[in-house]
Amino acid sequence: MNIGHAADASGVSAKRIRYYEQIGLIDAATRSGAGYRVYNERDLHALRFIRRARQLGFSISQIDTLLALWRDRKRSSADVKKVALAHVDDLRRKIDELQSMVDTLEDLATRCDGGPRPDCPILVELQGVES
Amino acid sequence: MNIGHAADASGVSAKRIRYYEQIGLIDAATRSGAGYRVYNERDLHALRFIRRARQLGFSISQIDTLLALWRDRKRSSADVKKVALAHVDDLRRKIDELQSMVDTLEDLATRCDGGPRPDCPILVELQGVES
DNA sequence: CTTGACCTTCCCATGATGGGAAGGTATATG
DNA sequence: CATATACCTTCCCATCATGGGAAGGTCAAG
Repeated sequence: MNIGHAADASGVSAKRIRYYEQIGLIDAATRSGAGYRVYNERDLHALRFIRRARQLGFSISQIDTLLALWRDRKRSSADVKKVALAHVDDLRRKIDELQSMVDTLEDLATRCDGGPRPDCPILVELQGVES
Repeated sequence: MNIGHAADASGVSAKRIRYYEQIGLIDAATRSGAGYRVYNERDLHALRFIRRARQLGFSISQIDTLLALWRDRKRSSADVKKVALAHVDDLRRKIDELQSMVDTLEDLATRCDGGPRPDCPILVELQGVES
């Protein structure tokens, strides 16, 4: 199976597949006589795994860890859970940060009449209270 | 006032100040005889404005727009509000995306016992249901 | 005059991609 | 067999906003 077919079958673009190989997230594919990368079902499994982990927001290096655990029959589920919960913490922190931006902006926007006149509490806030 | 002083006074690092100048977000600073950038209070106002806007998550190009509105005495508050609300929409979309990752991961983690055995619904989910 | 704290420009790196050029290959059709 | 076109390869550049650091110039104090 060529890279284009593997891309279609896995949902991971050919560009990404080459990138993942380059950074060592996946093993270098075997090559055909002409130098084309060749993939098998096992490779597809890994690519789909990566795609789904990316969809859940894991970083490449977290996925590297998860792939190693996935392949390790002697893993403990505790290790997997730890990675996942650390990621959940990151996500929550990010959400809180974004939410507080939203809260501030919503408040300011509510107090901005949105009419043709220039006065706007949003700009006042950004300008800061410089006496 | 040299760039280091301006950085301290505005809360924007010297590196960032140079970057903002380079990309045209702020005007090129006047230079001293030796070629040092020189800043005044007006420049500090703009830098603080930028810092606060960044803290609210606005992109550089949105800030460019906001700065132009800020300086335009004939602006309408509607234009400012529009930029802010568009950004709020972006933030909300991002939050929803992250929240759905959290929801999925929390559910999986709850169902993972976190003990020494390898079985883990998190990995099962990532692996996908390939019969 | 030297020291140290500034400043300058320039290049490189981040993370995870996408775009695209230049050139080789595989396959189907005329 | 020639050609078209649909692949593939590597390589370089761009994103976004920022930090790090090198090499070298400047300024103030001792």
